[in-house]
Amino acid sequence: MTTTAPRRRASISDVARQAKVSVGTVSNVLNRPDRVSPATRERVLAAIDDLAFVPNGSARQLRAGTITTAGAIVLDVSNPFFTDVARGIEDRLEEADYTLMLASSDEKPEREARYLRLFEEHGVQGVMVVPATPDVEHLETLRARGLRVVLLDRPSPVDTLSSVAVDDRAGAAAAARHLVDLGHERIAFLNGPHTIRQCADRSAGLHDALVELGLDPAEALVEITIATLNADGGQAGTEQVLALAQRPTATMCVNDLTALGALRTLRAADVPVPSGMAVVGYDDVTFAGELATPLTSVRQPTHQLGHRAADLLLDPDDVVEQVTFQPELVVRESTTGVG
Amino acid sequence: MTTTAPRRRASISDVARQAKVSVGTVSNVLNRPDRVSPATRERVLAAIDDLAFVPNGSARQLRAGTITTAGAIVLDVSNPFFTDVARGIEDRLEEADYTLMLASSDEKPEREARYLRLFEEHGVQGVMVVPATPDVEHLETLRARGLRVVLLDRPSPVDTLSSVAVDDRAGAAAAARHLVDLGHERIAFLNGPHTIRQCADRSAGLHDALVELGLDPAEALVEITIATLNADGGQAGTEQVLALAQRPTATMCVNDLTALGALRTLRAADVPVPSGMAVVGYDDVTFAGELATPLTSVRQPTHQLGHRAADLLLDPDDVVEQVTFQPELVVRESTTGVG
DNA sequence: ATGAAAGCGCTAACAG
DNA sequence: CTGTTAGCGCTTTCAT
Repeated sequence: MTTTAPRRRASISDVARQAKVSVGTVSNVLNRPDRVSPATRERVLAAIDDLAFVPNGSARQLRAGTITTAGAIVLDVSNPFFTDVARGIEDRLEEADYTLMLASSDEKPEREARYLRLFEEHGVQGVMVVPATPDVEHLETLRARGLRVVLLDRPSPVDTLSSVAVDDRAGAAAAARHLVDLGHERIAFLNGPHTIRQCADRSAGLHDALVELGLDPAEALVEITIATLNADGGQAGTEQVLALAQRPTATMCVNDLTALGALRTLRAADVPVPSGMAVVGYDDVTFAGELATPLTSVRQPTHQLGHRAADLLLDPDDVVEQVTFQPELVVRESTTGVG
Repeated sequence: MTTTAPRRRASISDVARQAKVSVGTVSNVLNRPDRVSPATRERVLAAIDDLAFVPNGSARQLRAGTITTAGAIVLDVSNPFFTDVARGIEDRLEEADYTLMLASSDEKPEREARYLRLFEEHGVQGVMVVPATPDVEHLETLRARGLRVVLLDRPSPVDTLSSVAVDDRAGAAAAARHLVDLGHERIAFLNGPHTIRQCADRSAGLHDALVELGLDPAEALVEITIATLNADGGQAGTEQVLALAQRPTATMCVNDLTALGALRTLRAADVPVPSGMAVVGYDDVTFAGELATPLTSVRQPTHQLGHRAADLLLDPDDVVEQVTFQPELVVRESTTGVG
């Protein structure tokens, strides 16, 4: 018998009865203590303590309508890029004494929808989401119903939705230019499905740069679609690259986790980096510079991204704004070699 | 004028009016569609659609009492160890069609308390928490009020609370034995405050092993307390270690993020690893084996940890159980050198 | 300073 | 099969 039978939670009227006051007074003690005489206040507080009373948030909210909570949905909580963004959000929300509910859609639209619904049902102030689909109609609907919506890591395709993003085309283009400058004429791109906007944009950026430099993307670029945007995906993708008849001399990865898998696979196959295969990542996560072969990567202002998103969410005037940050290529040995 | 004035959310009675039925019927089509004739059901559904009606979760919950949502509070969402655990939780919860609300306490008891309160107020089924304090009385209180509580990464000190943990003493002891085997007689330990249980336990494990091997911890061990358990903390700690009069020959880090900072600092100071300083991490995160100097680290079954925690949370019999997993030392070059 | 009472949106009896 | 109604726990006028 290790469990105490959990008796019903004490309610405000239990407290009122015990303190011999009305429920209104208990409510006042809770919300406007100064409207209550010290003596009764003490009595009520004692009763609250005695009964281990915790106000029922649902009831409170049902009356109040909204709460100081915001929701965020990212594609994958175990991807450092997203968690750094989440930190940025949290830090900004904390300033305003808001709390963050974080969830991950796992890139699945159904999961995204489910969390969205959960958040809405519970009356969050607003929601920041990295959409799992190119389509954002469901988010516009949400917005029309009065929820604050901020698209994360994705420029809004419509002017009714705020967004905070990084210019992915520019980031990928910078990486491509860097590789071509280095003499690479055949580049593999380990990318996710184009239904994920970052993936589509980075692909487009690569194309842009190649064309601009006078190369034919159809020849110079081999895009390989991987199922999961993590180290396992990178490994699988790299195995495919290595099996290619005309092997590329450089591999661009859609993120650093993927690059990690690529690096691992290349090492296992005894392909030297960068002489046998140059590798570029994306995100410049904490460990990128500390790897066996320090990774050239596209740095994104993750923390700022989250911070700004929360800023928009909290904006008193509810302005709608599309913010775009510029990424920055960080060159390291995985493309330039030692020295 | 980009913003549509967000009019009041439609309620069930708005739907009822529009569909010319009673609220009870609307509720029925929502919850027991078969109790309603197809014709009226259609009419109600149309009205729901028309008004973009979303049931108010607070009201529903106020009636129902509880929801299929669980909360988790970890110390830091941007630490891969915790996010891997979170993934394990999510994966298990999803099987049961539950949703996860994730929050991070940032090691601050006030933040932990705030989220706990938020979760409780919103009637979550239960909560999984990596406690920010050694004291768990507040969690017992929660439990007594009927919430499921599972301690994460921390054995329960009381038999009324379930817990899922990894034997930290054993993990740290294994690392220490490895170091002593290698001939190290003076070891620095970059650790967090002992108020965090993992930190206290790992310190104890180190002591245990040293004593067992005939060394005097007072001489062989220099414990340095770092403020933040991440790369920055590791950097600051390592700077202190390097300034020590009698410099240790090995540094044990409380986690891999800290080790990352240590490695970075050693490199900047031109101290070779492991010949000038051996380094051991903890957690064996994804990138540990891929670093410039692959990191010897203590592997924990993170995903399992989360999975099992969620298992206990969902247990139909509400059993109370303390689960302990064993960690495993993964030896790499940061202690043994090349080859 | 305190109490009484209405009502937030919903579900679950209970009638019909 | 559908309507009516009593609360769930709380906040908030409005009286006193």
